[in-house]
Amino acid sequence: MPRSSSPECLLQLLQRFLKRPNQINQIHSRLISHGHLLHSPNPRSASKWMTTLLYNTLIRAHLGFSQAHKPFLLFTHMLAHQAPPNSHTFPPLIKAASASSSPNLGAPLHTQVVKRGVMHDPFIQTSLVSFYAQFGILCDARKVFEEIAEPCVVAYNAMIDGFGKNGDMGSAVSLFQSMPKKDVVSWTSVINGFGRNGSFSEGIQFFKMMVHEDLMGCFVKPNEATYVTVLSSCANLDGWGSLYWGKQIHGYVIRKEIELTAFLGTALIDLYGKMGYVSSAANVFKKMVVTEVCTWNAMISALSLNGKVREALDLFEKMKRERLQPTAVTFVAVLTACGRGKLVNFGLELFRSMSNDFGVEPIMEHYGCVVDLLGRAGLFLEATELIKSMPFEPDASVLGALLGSCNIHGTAGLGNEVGQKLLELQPQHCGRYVVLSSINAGTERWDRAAAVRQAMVHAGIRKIPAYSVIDVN
DNA sequence: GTAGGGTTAG
Repeated sequence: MPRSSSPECLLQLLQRFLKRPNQINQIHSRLISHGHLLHSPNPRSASKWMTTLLYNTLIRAHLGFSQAHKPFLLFTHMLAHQAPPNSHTFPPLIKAASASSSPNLGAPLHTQVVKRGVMHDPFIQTSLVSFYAQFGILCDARKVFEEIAEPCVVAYNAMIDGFGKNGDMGSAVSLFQSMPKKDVVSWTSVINGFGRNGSFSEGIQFFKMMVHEDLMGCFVKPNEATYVTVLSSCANLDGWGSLYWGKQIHGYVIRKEIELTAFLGTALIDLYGKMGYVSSAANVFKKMVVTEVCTWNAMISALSLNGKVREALDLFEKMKRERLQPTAVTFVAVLTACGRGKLVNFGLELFRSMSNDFGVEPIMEHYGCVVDLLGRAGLFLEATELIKSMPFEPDASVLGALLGSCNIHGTAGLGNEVGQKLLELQPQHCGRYVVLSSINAGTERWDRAAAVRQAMVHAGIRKIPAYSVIDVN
């Protein structure tokens, strides 16, 4: 089949199968075996610009595959075979560098960009802005952005997101306001930035403004990302507003007949689960056509957070039957359920199996769940042993789980020891003082209880009043 | 000559 081996034909195939590793690898080997990726004077082989085009497409095709180094490897092959990189070569490379764990690849790439004279390409500039912002190098992100003569909306959006990622919402908002034309990503990036920085109600305000622009004739329609972002702000908002706004937005989604995608459904399940409305969460879950692991994670969490232990574990079993691969989040949810249900042995067994059978290495949160599980059951020796055996230093969440158990069981000795450590770690956390004081009061050590309350006042902390929710119908 | 950049889930 000589026709299907021509560079033009293989290029078309590459473009068609961009997101499919197996096909890409097959086409890649075919390109290699036909010598299309080598620079050669043979007129029958690919011309120089065709070779560059093939490499560019291959690099892009390898973005997001499991072998994250592949784009860079291809780039070095490209250089070695005298296929000159052009402005199209760099955006995917910079994106791959953004997805890597360190900013180290930024400097050589930026240098290549300058050397090849393509620094003024708008696509490259935007990629560099988001690269620098991704790694917290906000000054360089800004510098690149400011050198753009007339930034288009995408460049603005990258910079807004960059400000949001680095906690500078002031700059994000003023840049947003200065934009000549805003699109849905501009709005979503601001809302997302507020959410990322814990300013949930500001994010919701922005969403309200967005849908209100309707009246002013410059309406920008929210998309899936917008809804997911604002719903997650609702889910994280404290107090009554949370459910109110969440329901408003859910109502809006229903009225506008917006498709219940995996992302959107998951955000709704998460919202209702956190609000204590398990049945609403379950309704959303039932209505969904497309689900992802995250959807199941959110539903299992919703059940376990609301004490539906049996249902949570059943759903976990169902998830495995559907051949979905549990993630770290899944195990947090399932271990939490075990804690609620006092299923000590089952929980420990699960904890052991997560790395053995599912290849999920326990992180801090999993240890927190198991410490909670052991502590609630009064197994303090086992809990402290587990903490000692951890491959990293326990953080406040793990110690907090132990402290909570000491409170339940009136274990004052250990409680005071753990509590002291915690107050050093989180001197501003009112709950820690309250629990520690309660442990001492419970064992009638009033002097200590008073001393802890005193220390709390001294640290300038006031207890935030608690509230509870009752689901009527 | 052709392709490419920004937002979303516990």
